[in-house]
Parts: sequence; structure tokens; C-alpha cells
Amino acid sequence: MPINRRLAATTARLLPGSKQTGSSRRVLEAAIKLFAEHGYASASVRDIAAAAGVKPATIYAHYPSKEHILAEVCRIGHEEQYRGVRSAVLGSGADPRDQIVAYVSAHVGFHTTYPMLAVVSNSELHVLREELSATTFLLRRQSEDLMQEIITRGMQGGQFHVPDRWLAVAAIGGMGLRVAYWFSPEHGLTAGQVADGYAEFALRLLAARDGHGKHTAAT
Amino acid sequence: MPINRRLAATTARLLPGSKQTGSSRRVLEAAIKLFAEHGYASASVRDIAAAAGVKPATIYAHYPSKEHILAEVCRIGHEEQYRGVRSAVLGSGADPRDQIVAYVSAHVGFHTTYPMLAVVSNSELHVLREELSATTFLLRRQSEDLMQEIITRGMQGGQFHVPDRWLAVAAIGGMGLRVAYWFSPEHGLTAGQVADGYAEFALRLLAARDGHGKHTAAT
DNA sequence: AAGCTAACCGAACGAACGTTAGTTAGGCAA
DNA sequence: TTGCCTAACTAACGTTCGTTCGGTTAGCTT
Repeated sequence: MPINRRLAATTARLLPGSKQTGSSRRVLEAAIKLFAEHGYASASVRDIAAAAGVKPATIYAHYPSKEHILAEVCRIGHEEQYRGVRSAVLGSGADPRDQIVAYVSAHVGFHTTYPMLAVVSNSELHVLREELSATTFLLRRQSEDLMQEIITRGMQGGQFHVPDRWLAVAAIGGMGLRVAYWFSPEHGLTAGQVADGYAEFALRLLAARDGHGKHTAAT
Repeated sequence: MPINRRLAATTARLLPGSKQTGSSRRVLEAAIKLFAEHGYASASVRDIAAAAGVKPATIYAHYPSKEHILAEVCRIGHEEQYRGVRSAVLGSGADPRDQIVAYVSAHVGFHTTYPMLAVVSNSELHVLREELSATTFLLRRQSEDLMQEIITRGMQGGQFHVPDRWLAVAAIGGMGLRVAYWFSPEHGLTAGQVADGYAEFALRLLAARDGHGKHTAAT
């Protein structure tokens, strides 16, 4: 087991409810695994075909180009992530603290459940032409906006206090993103423990130590 | 200005004190910029040569292979990062809170000063064979261990309280890593503001909200 | 049985890849 | 001047890349 793996996970998981079937789906799963482990440019169409149990030419019966495969993977990944955090927040109470806990738990949960999908969606997106990545960037933006709205409401209500709300979004989002790289079921921590821990971290990060941010200056 | 850039920074900075000179250094700087923007596999030797104002074959007079160029970049990046956090911590007081502030400020400072170097060092390292990445992984490990030691001392002294100390290292480290991707001098926040903000975030994250972690259970 | 459709494959295309061999130009010691 | 060294160059090597094209199968409909 080499130490210089790109991520700790070893198996690719596509969404159980994906509408893809047969070879089309196996190609997608193989692409997720290979893109995650070696990167988009280093994973050849021949590699993907072999991993999917198919010949290279067959791939082009399902996808118009290698780039479109990546675009589909990124779209699926960001769609599931946004769906997850959105439904979690909607299912929580009206207290911004509950909403942040729900958001971060769902966010981390996505990265522990679909680590390879998360790695590809986040670190290979830049190779896509804007035409193919526009939808995905919109989804990412919506996820960020959702967190920022929660934080803004929390600051107005006095539950949260941060020097800069955008910086808090970047910090909380960033620490969640990295989970996909190191998380593994054999790591010693369960997915639930990581989600709970990060939710607690996010709460601490947003709430001033004196407990009531109303009395300190904000930007 | 396309939206799907891999990172916000536009200019590569090599360390001012690097011993490299002339073409050798220009090749290194060009490689940092191209590896950061397009990834190791997508940046060809011909691209690097053109950016360095040199012909492809000339590169092999300075580096034995493309892989060795990346290895050198990763080594320089991790060396500077470790040097930075280490000297910052040594220059701070004995209070773990001061040490964490010093560590995180230096860590974030590295990622805002050398964003391209940081992006390459952290996200392209996995393509290196173990033989070429061993030194770099050692440096990364030392940086992580340093933060963990600070946190451990802070927990023993009652200043810090976290459910899992390794999880705290991962969270603080992860949020700092991401800074290299979005930070830009034109972003609205100065490097100092980001460093101060993240240092504050790290302190909050480590210190229980009741202010004295001694009274709550630890794992 | 004939015909259609979707899926798949073998073979090959031109382009780009990392790398190498051999050559040239300039500076310097003898 | 001669010889040597360094640093850069030109040209090309063999390989792999993404992609395409023509043809073959399997399964269903009529």
C-alpha cells in the first residue's frame, strides 16, 4: 500500500439512484475511480474502457468525448452535494445553529460517502471548458450562498459572530472539502464521528467565545 | 477572465532565496505556474520550455526528467512551509494559544504568499513515485506532528478541548490548504486579514465555548 | 424469415507526448 | 591558434493519446 495515494478511499461509489444503466454506468464508475486516483489527464480512455470491461470505441457510443464524461461526473457530484445540504437544512429547525450543524453534517457526510466523486468534482473541474462546467459552477455557488445565508441570519440574531462572513464560509467549506482525501472506513473514526466533530468545530468557529456576539464589533 | 480557473493567483513566485540561477530557475518558475494552472499531466515539457524561454531539450540539461522537476517543486514548497511554521512557533511564547496563532498565521501566510507553489506541492504530489516523494512526505508529516503537539499540550494544560485531536489537525490544516486556491490580492481581503481571521477561527475551534475545557469530557 | 436498432468491436488516423542523439556557438586556459 | 567546457540548439525517436470509421453481433418487431 503506497503512501503517496491521492486519496484514501479505494472503491468508487456512484449514486444508487442514478438513471444510468449497463455499460454507460460502468464507464462512469470507472471514470470516477481513475479520475480520482490519477487525475483527468493521466487517466486515458483506454484505461477507463478496460476498467469498465469495454473496448475504447464503445465509450463513444455513450459519451461524445472524454471531456463530457468528466462534465457528467462533476455535475452528478455537485448536484448530490447541493441536494444533500439543502434538504438537511430544510429539515432542521429555524435556529441558525441547528442549520449550520445540519449543513456541515450533510456536507461532511457527502465527502465520506462519496470520496472519489467529491475529489473528482472539486479538483478536476478546472479542465472543463466553461460551456461544460457552467451548470456545475452554478450548483457550487448555490451551496456557498446557502451557507452564507445561514451565517448572515445567525449574525443578525446574535448567535454568530465572525470578523468576515465570507471568510467563515471559506474556512468551513475548506475543512469539509479535505475530508474526501483522507477519510477511509479503516481510519479509526467513523463517518458519523467526523460529521459530528466538524459540526461542533463549525459551531465553535462561528460563535464568539463570550457566547453572545452582539457585544463585539463586526465587519 | 474565465470562471473555471484552478486558482485565483496569476503569477508564480519562487522563493527569493532559492539557489537556482539563470535558465534552471526560469524553468522551475515556469513549471510552478503551468503545473498549478493546468496540472502536472496537462503541462507538457514543450509548454514549460516555451514559458521559460528555452527549447525543450535544454530542460534535460538541468533536470533528468519532468518528474524530477515536480519533485523539486514539491520539496521546495514543503520545505518552506515547514520552515515557516516551525520558526513562527519557536518565536512565539509558551502558551499553546500563542503557538497555534503563530502556526496558523504562518501556515496561511505561506498559502497567500506562494499560492501556486502551495497548489502544486499539495495537489500534484501524488503523481511522484515514492522514491521521489519520500522527502516531501516527511516534511508534511513533521508539520502535522508539530500542530498536533501544540494541541496535545493545550489539552493537557486545559486551554484546548476537542473531541479528537487528530480531527482538529485535519480541520485546521484543511481550511488553511484551501486558501491557496481562492486567495488573490484583488479579492478584497488582505493576506494579513485572512491570516488573522483563520488564527481566530483555529483558536475558537480548539477552545470549548465555556472557556475552560477542563470541565467537559475528552476522548 | 426479414428487417431494424442498439451495442459493441478491430483497426487505424493524426497529433502530441517525454526523451535522446548529435551539433553548434561562445568563453577561457594553454 | 588549439583544445576543451558549458550551454544551448535542431531534429528526430518510439510511444501513447483522443477519436473515428466500417463492420459485426444480439435481440426485438413485424
